[in-house]
Order: sequence, then C-alpha cells, then structure tokens
Amino acid sequence: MAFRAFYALPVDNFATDTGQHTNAVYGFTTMLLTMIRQQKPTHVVVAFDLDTPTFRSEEYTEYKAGRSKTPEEFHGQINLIIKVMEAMNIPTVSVDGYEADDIVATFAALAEQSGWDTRVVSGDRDAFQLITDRTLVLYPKKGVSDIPPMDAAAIEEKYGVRPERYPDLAALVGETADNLPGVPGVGPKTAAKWINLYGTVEEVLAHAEEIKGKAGQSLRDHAEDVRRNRRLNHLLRDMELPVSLEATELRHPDHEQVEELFDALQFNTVRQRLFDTLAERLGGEPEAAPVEATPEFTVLTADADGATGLQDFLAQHAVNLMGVHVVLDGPAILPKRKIPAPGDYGVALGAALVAEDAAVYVDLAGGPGQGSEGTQHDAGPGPILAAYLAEAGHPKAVYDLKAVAKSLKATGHRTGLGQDVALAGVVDDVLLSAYLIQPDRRGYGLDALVQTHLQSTLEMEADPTQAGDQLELDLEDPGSAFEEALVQARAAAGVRAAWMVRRLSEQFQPELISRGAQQLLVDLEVPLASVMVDMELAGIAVDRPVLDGLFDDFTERMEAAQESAWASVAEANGGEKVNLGSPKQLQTLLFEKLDMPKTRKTKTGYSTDVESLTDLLNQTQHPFLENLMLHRDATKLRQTVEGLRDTVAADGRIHTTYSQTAAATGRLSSLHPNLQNIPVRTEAGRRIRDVFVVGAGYSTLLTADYSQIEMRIMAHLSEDEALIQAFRDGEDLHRFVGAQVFGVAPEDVSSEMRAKVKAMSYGLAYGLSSFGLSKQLQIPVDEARGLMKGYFDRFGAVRDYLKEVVAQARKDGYTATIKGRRRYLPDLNSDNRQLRDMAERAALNAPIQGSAADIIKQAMLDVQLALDEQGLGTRMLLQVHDELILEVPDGELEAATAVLQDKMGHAAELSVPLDVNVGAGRSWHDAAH
DNA sequence: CAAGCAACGTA
DNA sequence: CGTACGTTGCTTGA
Repeated sequence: MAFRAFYALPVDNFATDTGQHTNAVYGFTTMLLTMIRQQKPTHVVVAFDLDTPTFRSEEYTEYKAGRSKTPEEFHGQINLIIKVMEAMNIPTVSVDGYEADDIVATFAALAEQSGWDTRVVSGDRDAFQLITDRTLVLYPKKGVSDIPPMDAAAIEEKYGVRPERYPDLAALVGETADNLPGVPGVGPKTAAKWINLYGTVEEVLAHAEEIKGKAGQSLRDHAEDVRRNRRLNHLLRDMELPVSLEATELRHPDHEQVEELFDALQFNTVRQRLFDTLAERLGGEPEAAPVEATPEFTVLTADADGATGLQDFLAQHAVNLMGVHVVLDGPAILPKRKIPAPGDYGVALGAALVAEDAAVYVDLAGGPGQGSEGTQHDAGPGPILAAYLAEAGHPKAVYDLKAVAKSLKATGHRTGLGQDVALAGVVDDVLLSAYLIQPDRRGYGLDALVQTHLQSTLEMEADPTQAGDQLELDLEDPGSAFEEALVQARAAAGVRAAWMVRRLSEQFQPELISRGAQQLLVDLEVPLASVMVDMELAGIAVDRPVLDGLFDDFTERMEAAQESAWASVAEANGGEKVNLGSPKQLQTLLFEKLDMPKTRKTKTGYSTDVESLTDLLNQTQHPFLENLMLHRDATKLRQTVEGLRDTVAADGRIHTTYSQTAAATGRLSSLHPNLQNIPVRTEAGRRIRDVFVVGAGYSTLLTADYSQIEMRIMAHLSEDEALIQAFRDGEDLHRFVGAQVFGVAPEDVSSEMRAKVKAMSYGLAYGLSSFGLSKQLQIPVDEARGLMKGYFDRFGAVRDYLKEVVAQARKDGYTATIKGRRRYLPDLNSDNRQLRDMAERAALNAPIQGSAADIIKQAMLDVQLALDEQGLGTRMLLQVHDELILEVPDGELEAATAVLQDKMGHAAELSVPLDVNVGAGRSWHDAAH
C-alpha cells in the first residue's frame, strides 16, 4: 500500500524543506484514515515486509527478482510510516523470514476463529485467497483513493473462480510481479475453465494427460513451475505473532507524538483529520491520563500565624532538595501584548515549597487585611522565607531562575521580602538542565518538560477552562471568599509546579552526571543566569533625539528611493506603484513585465535577494534595480531604528532579554529587541551604534571583544602546529595563512589574497564546500578547490581534525565542546543525503561555536566576580557572542580594562593565547573604534 | 488570523 | 552546495 501511495502521488509535491519525500507517508496515512472512517474497525494492525530473505526466496532464489530498484525518493518513507503508526498507537508487525501477507493472513485467520469480521487492505492479489463470508479484501483499483471491497462474488465475477481457488488460478497463470512464470499460453480464462472442471490445481495437474491441444502440452511441460507457484503463493495462516489480536484494539493517538511527527513531516491538514477521525471512531476525547497526585499542602498567609508554620516546615525539610516555585503575577495577566514592556516584571504572588512528601504555599499577595494594592507586608513569613531563599546551604531546584530572580529583584519591595531578595543555593534550574540535555528543542515551557520527561501533565484539570469557570462563579460571592478561592487555586498550581520541578530535577541529575555536564550546569549556566539578571535590569542608555533623527533620515531616504524606483518603471508598469516590499509583485514586474533573466529559484518563484538583484543590475543596467536596493537598505535600517525606538523604557534605556536556551550550540540569543544584530558593516548602520551611549552616573562605555576566537579554538582543537605557532607569535592570522597557501612572504600577501584566505578560514569551520567558496569569492570552482588544497597541504592537522570530528560524532551520536557541552546529531546517520550533509556541517561547527560560547560565558562570570571583589561600580550591559559591553563610572576605566583583559584573556586554557581588544568611548560605536 | 516565506541584520 | 540566531512585512490558507 505504501508503494501504491508512492506511485499514485506526485513525489515532487510532497517533501519537507529538508528534502525528505513524504508522498508515500501522506498517501498511506490518508488511506488508512479513510479506511477507519469507512469501515469503522474496532481493531487495526499494520504488517510490513522486511528487507531480509524469506522462506519464499530461500526456496526459489528468483522470487521477486527482476524488480526495479527501490526509487531513491522512497527511501526512509517506510520508517516514517512506522513512526506515524506508533504515534497513532497502531501496532506494526514484521517477522523475519516472512512477508507482510503471511502476517495479515494469520491475523485474518485468528479473527475468523474469534468470529470477527475482517477487512484486509492489500495491493497483492494473493490476499484474495483469504476471502470468506466474514473476511473481505480491499484491493486498490487506482492509487489509494479507490479501494472497493472484494467479496467472493466479486472474485468469481472477475476471475471465474471461488476466492479459495484464486491461488490455483494464479499458479497456472503466473505472477509477473513476483517473477513467477506460469504456463505459457494459459491465461485466466483457460485456467478458470480447468479449475472449475477439475477442482484444485493438483487435480488439474493429475488430469493433465486428458487436456488436449497446445495448452495441454504446455501444462505438462510446465507442471513443476505450477507446483512451485502454488507452494509460493500459499499464504501462511498459523504464524507465531508477537502481537495478540486483542492488542490491536484501536486506541486514541499519542497527541504529543503526532504533533511532533507531523510538524517534522510538515503535514498540517492531515493532522486534524487524524484527530477527528479517531475521535469520531472512539467517541469523544481521549480518556485523560490518570493525573498524578501532588502532595497535600498548607497555605500560609503573610502574618504571624504563618510564620510558625513556615518555620516548622523549614526546620524539617530545608536541608533536603526543595522544589521551589515562585508564582508570578506576570505578563500573563497584562493586556494581550506579546512583549512585556520593561518594568512589567511579574510580581511574586506566592512561593510554593515542595519537599519529598510535604509542601507549603506562602501567600505573598492576597490574604484578608493585606489588601491587593501591593502594600508592604508586616514581619511574618517574609523575613523567614527571604532568609531561606538566600541561604546557600539549602539546596533548591527551580524553573527559570533568571525570570524568578529578575522579578524578585525588580519588585522585591512589593512582596514583603525586602528590597534585596537573594536566591541562593540553587543546585538546579530545570529549564537549564533540560537545555543541556537536549539543546535543540523548540520550547522549554514547564508544561512541555513535564510532558516529555515525566509523561505527566502540569495542568491538574482535564479541562483547564473549568477552573476558570469556577472562579468566575465565585465572583458573585463577597470579596473575601473570592480572594480565598483565588489563593487556593494559585497555591494548588504553584505546589504542583514545584513538585514537577523537583521531580524533573531528580530525573535530570543522574543524566547530567553521567554525561559530565554537572559542572556546566552548576558552575556555568546557573550562575550566569544571575549575572544576566543584572545585565537585563541595567539595560543600555540610548540617545533618544539622535535615534528619532535617524528614523526621520532613513524615512526620507526610503521615500526618495521609492519615488525613484517607481519613476524608473512608470512606463513598463503602466503607472502602477509596485509595493517594493512584496517579493511577489517584484517578481511580476522584473520577470514578466520587464522580462529580465530568471534568477535563483525559491519555493514561491524567483529570488529577488540582493545577490540576485546585483546580478540583474550587471546584466541589464536597469536603474530600477539600483533604486530598489537603496530602498531595501533604507527600510531595513528604518525598521531597526523603529524597533529600538519602540522598546526604550521609561528609564531611557533599552532592556533586552537574553535567552539562555535558544541556540543549540550554547550561544545566548537576544530578544525584544535583538541587540545582537545591530548593524555595523555599513556607515549608515554604524550610525545606529552611535545612539547606544553611556548613561547618567557613568562616564564611559567599554567594549571588549575576542579577536578570531573561533580560529583560535580551531587551532587548539586540531593541534595544528603551524596554526598554533602563528597565534603564539601574534601574527596577522590571515596574512600568515595567505603566505603559506600562496607560497609568498607574509609582506607580499596582497589584500585580495588576504580576503580570500579569510573567507576560506572561516568557511572551513562551517563546512564550506569548494562550490560555496567559488561562489562567495566569485572565482572558478577549480581555483576554489586549489585554494582549499593549498590550505590543507599547509595545515594538515586541521583537515584531520575536521574529518575526525564528524567521524567521532557519527559514532557517538553527539559533538562536545571544551566544557563538555553536547549537541546530538541523529541525522548524521540519516539516509537522506540533504539531512545528513546538514548534520555534518553542524557537527563541524558545533564544537567551535559552542566552545567559544563556553569561553565567553566563563569570562562573564569571572568578570562579574572580579568587579564585585574589587568593589567596582562598573557593570556589564550586553553580550554579543564574542564581545562584552560595559558601563564604567568615573575613575574606574583603568581597573575595568584590566579586569576585562585578565578575565577574558584567561577564561580558558588553550594552546594558543586568547587575544582581547578593549576600547572606551561615549557610544558603542566610539568604544569599538 | 496564524503560519510560512523571503529577506537581512549580527557573530 | 558554510554555522548560529531574531525580526520584519507580505502572502497564503485554514
């Protein structure tokens, strides 16, 4: 059926963007769903052939020989179908030495014995022998959409024999698909006549002498072929099966698994059909998984009564691992806005503490008499809780330390916890440990982690909306009852979260230890989260008037370019004003109306990116292209400026949020706004860097960046003597490499040679091909190949290292950085070439980019520590992968510079020095120059 | 109206 | 047919 689907659906229309073809998967899945909808089965099982020899091929080596090779595009699709079946909870069966048809036949026999009705869906006519009153065969006529049920009458009408005699007929006629030649000159009509005359094929052979003419002679000549055919087309009906009939009962699908798999397959419509079909068959929603119990808990209010309770609880449990969940009244209740404005940090409403078998919830917000205006709490659990949270000796597991610490710090005065709420003793942040274990997930929401790692749910109610309805009803009640219900609901949710956090931590710890990532968590990522809290809260000052001026300037440029662009095609376009931001309208204009040569193909047409436009400009000299590119530049800059303007907080500063779990290599990423992609390469772009300025109370910005850190890591990891020596001698790396590759003296390396070598050196760390290098440098492929050969001839250890890193990753399944940060790359063993190649390039890059990330993260910790120890007021503001930006008060420039040089320069022990450039200035732009 | 796509900024 | 990201506006399709 998978093959049928493969040939029925155009393979080109079904592929993921990684190049995995999916037409057979799609066809098979939709066919199965149609069957379930039409036939309404109670039980479903799917059988697969294996690639291994069967008893049929053992007996007859020519069995199924001469079949054309499985098409490349079919590869991997069977495995995907099996995954779909797993996600649907439909058992799949294959048995070594047997064919899928034998398995199906045996199931049909078992079902028959149990008095069940059965439908066999098969593209193999041999299945007709299974037909009885209770068992019908669904045999596809055309593709997989037209599959009429065949009963005994249908077989008789079509072939002229009863279904149980069909294999006799097939034995006489032969089966081309199985490479089973029949009796020459005997077709279905003759065969049916004989069978109806004599009974079985054996009887026909026994009476062979009686049959006259050419056909009779032919039968006698090929009697052995016929007997063999009959033996081979007989389906086994008494196999030992690994799955019982009862176990094939149709069940609800594994929702998560289906979502994940169909995301990967990029099936979007079929997903809903699947859920609908199964819900329709099985009636309503899947029975909710038994919701795991959460320990009983006490709600402690923020008064003296609560203090005793908390003290008792802590006396008993504080020394053991505690799941701590601070319930934040955060962005969730803000008006529907994607990005919480700076200052909207969630207010801590309460804290749930869960020990092994006991739990408390400390209410920090509500409670009678406290009011909800955010007034200060009196002494009560406040100081006790604060002391517990700040005690480094009391081990805690939390979720998202950065968010919690940030909120406590920003809003501490409203929680009754005092101005300075420290959170210490955090031995695990399950957000971070989940990331270290699986750095390439999409989301790390606590609910998702509970789902994947604990196979449970965070939500206690089967239907989360019900809890809300309940509360709304209570709104009718007098205030205090409502408040109480609210606190109870919050407490229950908080305790459950804290419980899950604790369980996740218990599960993650051994895993981290076994892969040697414990240090990475405790000594690097967790402390880094606290450092980032201060960076995010600090933000960076911007010169608002200059920012506004830039916006106006870029707007003018944009409008001017737009007018010129429109004017330059007014004739060709009949005065129509194309939307210059619409690739689709641009395509119509460029390739249809102006009939320009076609560029690179994209999914939706022809590319209009800068590279393509530059090519077109060289070929056509059309002024529109120039104006279009000017417009692109101006709008991009304008957008960047606008985005920055929108995020300036009331304090006149921009507070980015770093994500510590976004990049699979270990890097940070920056959000809302992204301050890691502020322009720098063009003059206009650098003007934007000039609006990031030193803030009030500070005298200068200071930037420090690593020079060529990735190449240094490459030198270290590859142990290439020549490269290492170059770095030790403090050579201009690209000049040095250029001299080696081109065989000239370093001073004779032209700027052109240097540029080529620089592109190549960096490209190598990303898995650049000679094709890619030739395109990038606009040189012939042969020349690019020559360059690379020259490089590897001189730096052989680099080549060996790059080879080795992929080989090792293929063996281990993962790559590792200098600090042991792993990235798993299962696609290294994919049989899809595109996926495999992508995984190989990722394997080349991950140790290098990831080690650089390790190093700067370590440097950030060391810098912070040194600043603290020296009592300096200098503070870190931003990190841009290999660069730190700090703000320095009067009189600290020298000391801060020394700290950066020292701590960044010694963040790792490599076989080459880490070179750090430091600069100071009033703006980011000035500091970097 | 959300999701996908093309485009483009950084290291 | 070099890696890693985030944001944007337009288009598409549910």
